[in-house]
Amino acid sequence: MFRLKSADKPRQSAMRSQPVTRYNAQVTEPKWQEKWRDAQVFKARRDESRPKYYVLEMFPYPSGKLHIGHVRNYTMGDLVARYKAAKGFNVFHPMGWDAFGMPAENAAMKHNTHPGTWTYKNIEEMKGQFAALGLSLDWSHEFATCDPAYYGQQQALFLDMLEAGLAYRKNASVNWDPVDMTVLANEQVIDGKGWRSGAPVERKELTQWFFRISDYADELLAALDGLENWPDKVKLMQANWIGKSRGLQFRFATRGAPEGFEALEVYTTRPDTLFGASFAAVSADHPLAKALESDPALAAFTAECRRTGTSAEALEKAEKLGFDTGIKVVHPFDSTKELPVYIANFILMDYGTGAIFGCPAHDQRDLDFARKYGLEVTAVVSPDGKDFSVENEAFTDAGTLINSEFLNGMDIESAKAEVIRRIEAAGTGEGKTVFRLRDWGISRQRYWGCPIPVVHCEACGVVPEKKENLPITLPEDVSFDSPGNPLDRHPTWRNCTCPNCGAKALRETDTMDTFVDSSWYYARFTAPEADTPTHMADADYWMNVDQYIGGVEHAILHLLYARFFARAMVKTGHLPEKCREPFNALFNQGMVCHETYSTKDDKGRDVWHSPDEIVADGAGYKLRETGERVTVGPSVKMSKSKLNVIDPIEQIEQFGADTSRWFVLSDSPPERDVEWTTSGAEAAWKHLQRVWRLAVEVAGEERSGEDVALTKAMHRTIADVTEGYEGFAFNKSIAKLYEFTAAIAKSKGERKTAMRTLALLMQPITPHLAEECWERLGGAGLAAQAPFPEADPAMLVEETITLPIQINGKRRAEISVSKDAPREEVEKLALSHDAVIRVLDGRTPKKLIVVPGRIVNVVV
RNA sequence: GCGGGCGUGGUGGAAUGGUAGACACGCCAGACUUAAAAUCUGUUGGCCAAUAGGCCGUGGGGGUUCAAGUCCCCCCGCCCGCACCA
Repeated sequence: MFRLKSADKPRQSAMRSQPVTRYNAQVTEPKWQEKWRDAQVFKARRDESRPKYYVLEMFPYPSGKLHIGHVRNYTMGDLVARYKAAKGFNVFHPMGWDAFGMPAENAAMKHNTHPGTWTYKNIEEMKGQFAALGLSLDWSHEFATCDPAYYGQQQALFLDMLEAGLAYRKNASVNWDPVDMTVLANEQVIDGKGWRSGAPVERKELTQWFFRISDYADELLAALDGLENWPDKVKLMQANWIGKSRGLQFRFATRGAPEGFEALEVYTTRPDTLFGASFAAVSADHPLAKALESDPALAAFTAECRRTGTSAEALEKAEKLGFDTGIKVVHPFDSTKELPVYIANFILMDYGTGAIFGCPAHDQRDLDFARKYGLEVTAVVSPDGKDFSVENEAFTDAGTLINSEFLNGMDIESAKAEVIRRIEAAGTGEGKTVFRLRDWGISRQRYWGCPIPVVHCEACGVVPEKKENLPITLPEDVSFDSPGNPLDRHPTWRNCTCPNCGAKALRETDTMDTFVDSSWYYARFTAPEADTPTHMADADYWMNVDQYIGGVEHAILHLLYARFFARAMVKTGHLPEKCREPFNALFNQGMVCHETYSTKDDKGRDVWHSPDEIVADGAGYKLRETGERVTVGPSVKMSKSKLNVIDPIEQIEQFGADTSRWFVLSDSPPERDVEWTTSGAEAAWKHLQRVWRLAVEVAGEERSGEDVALTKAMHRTIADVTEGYEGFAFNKSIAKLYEFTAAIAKSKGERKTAMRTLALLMQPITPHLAEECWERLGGAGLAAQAPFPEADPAMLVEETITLPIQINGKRRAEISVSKDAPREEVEKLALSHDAVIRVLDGRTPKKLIVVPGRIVNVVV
């Protein structure tokens, strides 16, 4: 699920050699990692005496290389985990691998290896890279989704869902490469052509497995309201995706249609515009379109439509095309009015009935279509109720019905209700709630996925495999030398006996969508060894996930599927009822970006260069090898194609993990994209060095006498840093830590308390440095196990505050007042200020606004 | 195309509708040094001005408000998702 592109080498840096007197991360970091490991500091144990806290970052796809985006994601999760542990929670912070998927098959084809070999090798490499980051992970719950122990339980879940009526088979379209004779993922369709063969892609119908997520459409929508700690934008996107709409489904009587098509059933969300209808249209996949394919021109048109890929984006971006079938439908309220029926390439067979009526005046897509084919455009909703017409822009706002007989003068909602009432009375249709959300197709015609545990028997049909035969494991001896599903062409794997009648039968060769794997891993983490999908007592103790962290690119699909799966697991008895919504809080972090470097080749095309090919000179950047000038492009998401990637492992080897951790959290707010700059990383390194020098200095000094200002600053810092940690404003916490470091450096008083506090405040971000400072300052035990500092509220109160004075909304002066000065005193002080007197010039202010503790505004 | 988001100095960014630019990078100046690096100190949105101070300024245009980066409308640009990439 969570694949990030692999990274490349960084620019070289002046920071490379470090004198021995400096903080040496290369020695220190492994030392503390070993101590944490030996003391099993991060091992989660059920403990009823403390509140539990389950922190989860979206688990990675094992591409083989840690990406800087991973560093950001997992550092944020680690901060939360360490902070909550310091606050006294029993923290659970597991990690695993989203290990099925296409990249492993592609690697298998390219390097002639087995996908499993490639995947497990990558996992080993990435685990080492994770270790270098010093994350507070409990590896004792680790699994990969390609482990038979995991996917076998997934098969058990599938069987339970099948029994519960949540899984079924139906026909659906796939992208078909007619040259390679294989199914293509949308990603493998480039400009309508297969990525390897280059052949124009066709749509092909296959019988496939589906999960009935649509059964839960209403509930998944309604329950969004209860997700208080989810970002609003994610909830909004999910709500729009589910797309509940109230509309009218009704039957047009047809003229000239083939037998069996005496009526054409359409769905509309705008029944009020029925009198503005000027055509009807059906999808190229609609049964009517198929029934008419004896007409060669029509067949050519539908074939052309099917050459568009299956993605909604491809369909909707394609030029709107229609084919007049010659068939007419009769207007339900005016039998003298007949509308032409088109086949159109922008109608989705999956939404509504796959057929619509077009009202061009009030739908932009219909209008474009009508203008193209010279169809009538009659406005039936007018902004002011007066006569109205549209040119090239459809009118979609509220208004009053016109040109609509018995609807004239009504508003849109009344008109909708009236049309539905009359159609229902006539018995030709009914009001209907429709969801945009479709059932979840999980069949994949691929090898590297979880086999769907069913058997095809000639006598018994589709038969579920027996649970005692699980896991149905993937065969090892497979070849990837030709396209298509290796399970299909395996000589023996398909052969089995029917669980029902015992006759010879064939296994299903489809595997499951990898989104299935990632829809319940969070529940499996609570008991990865269980011989059922979950262990109820463990799930009951650890669930729900208290804080889930991952990229916003998963805002819809993964999170919606996981919400559905949790419900399915409750229904099938694998999770307690409280887990219907499995993620109590969600945070989406931004991407890591880098500026891009390009030159032009002899044909004028862009050639991209990685940061380590580039050197700076006075005039800008040039290529290290040739000295050719490079064009510096904007900072965009790091990607292989633009080569603007930084290898976090080289960064860690050079500066240490703490520096990378500090840097990815500083500067940018976590939800926003961050730009990786070498200078920024060096600045982080310099600051950590400064903290270390200060710690050494403070540890060695014998001072007495409290510095009250420093004590106050310490409590202020504790409060501010805590607020930042709690509210995912880590960049602000870091700004406060910078300030506090400077305050300690300047203080002439006793500084050990402040310095120890600084170490503990930094521990969630820079755990290794914190341990080293903590130890040197005489802290007891491990910093990772020390309680988080608490601010004394009494120390946070400021006696006097500075109030800005605005004149007509512009700041002109400021006054100092005691924190609870009465309004009258503030007004008097403000009006007696020189700047105010000067501007007033003897006049009385029109208005005087005092916002206590914030501002004074004098309106002249 | 549809859905969602973002846009603030040279740069990353800060700012419950209430002092725009916290903190950091960079630049400049100074200290230390034979010198450099490192370190420390200071300045740093633009324009005018000796100073005081003034004017302008949060992608563009309009609006609401005593007060708008923040709320509303229109436009521009960029990013994410669109159901078989993970």
